[in-house]
Amino acid sequence: MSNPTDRPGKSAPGANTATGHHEDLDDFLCFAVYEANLAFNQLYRSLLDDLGLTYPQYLVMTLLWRRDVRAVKEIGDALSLEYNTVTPLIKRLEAMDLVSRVRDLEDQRVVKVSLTAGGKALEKQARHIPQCVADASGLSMKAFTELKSSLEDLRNNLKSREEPS
Amino acid sequence: MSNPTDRPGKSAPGANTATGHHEDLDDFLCFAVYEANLAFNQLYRSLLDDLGLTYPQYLVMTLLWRRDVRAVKEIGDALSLEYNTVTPLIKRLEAMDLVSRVRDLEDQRVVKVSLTAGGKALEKQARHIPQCVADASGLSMKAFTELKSSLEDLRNNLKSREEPS
DNA sequence: TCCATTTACATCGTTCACGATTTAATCGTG
DNA sequence: CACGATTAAATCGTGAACGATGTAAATGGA
Repeated sequence: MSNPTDRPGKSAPGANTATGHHEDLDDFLCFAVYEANLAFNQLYRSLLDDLGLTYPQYLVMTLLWRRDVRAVKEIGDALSLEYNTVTPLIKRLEAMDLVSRVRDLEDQRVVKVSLTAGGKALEKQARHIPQCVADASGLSMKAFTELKSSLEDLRNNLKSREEPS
Repeated sequence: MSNPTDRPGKSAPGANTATGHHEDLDDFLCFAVYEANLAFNQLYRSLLDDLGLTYPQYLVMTLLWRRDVRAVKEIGDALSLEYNTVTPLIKRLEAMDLVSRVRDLEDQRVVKVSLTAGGKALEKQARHIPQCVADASGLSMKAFTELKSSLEDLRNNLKSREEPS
């Protein structure tokens, strides 16, 4: 039978299924997501070059610009990342003098991350970026909203199968 | 004004804009893509664990299962990846005895990648995966098609801004 | 023919993502 | 109070992604 696709249902007649070739991965939904993510990464890379930030670093800075002083766990939860990813990431931001890390006196297990003066100052230089990305996405307001909502549904469906605990 | 979002247009009243808080990144389209990609990675990780493959390795194997014997460049093009990503990836597949790499006699610059017996045999064990992913995505046929198409549009728009050459 | 350019592939260094494991602080229950 | 369980954070090793750079083979003019 061979149903090499993320497509739900049986072997429905997709675009390039008609040819019977299937040489590429265009029929994978996961691949469309993967490609869109790569494209975003590449776009952000060029936009963030001036700031000296990577894309995940920019996401962390954006969180802090919106609300300063967060525990490492909070940041990890917001980005769906583990400590083993977030800790080195934040240490690099610290090495760039954009954030500082201080142990919480209330709970000595917690490390609070907060913006330095330099980190706060960087926000102004980053203000233009969201609009650039929005323009580059080339989507109508309607398409934008629907796409984002579909992706969130998809993500929730995928996540719900993870830890049924 | 601060328009920290991937959203097109001006400051339209989004879901959590109403509160004025904006503490998270839910308003970023890029973030929805990033999260969906993470979720796919995590799902595939558990599905591919038995096969001993990573997600990108699985994509390469899928390409070869569909049409064997491809140049490294072909594989990179199909995955939108550069040599510096694909070469080590394929070398790891070679180390697992799933593929072999042979220099093309016609054009000595080209390295042809082809399946070993073990690589071919692995296909049977991978047959069930697409259906598992399709089920986990929990999308209707209609939603699936629309989402994939929107993502492809998005990707094309994002890519077109890259190298205007 | 000669040599600059292009093409295919590879190496190195950095960052991100994550599984496995570790340490230290706090919590909960007896 | 004691002590096992949980929680916050970190470390280590591996794989993926990519910028910068390098090498050898093929190509294309002058």
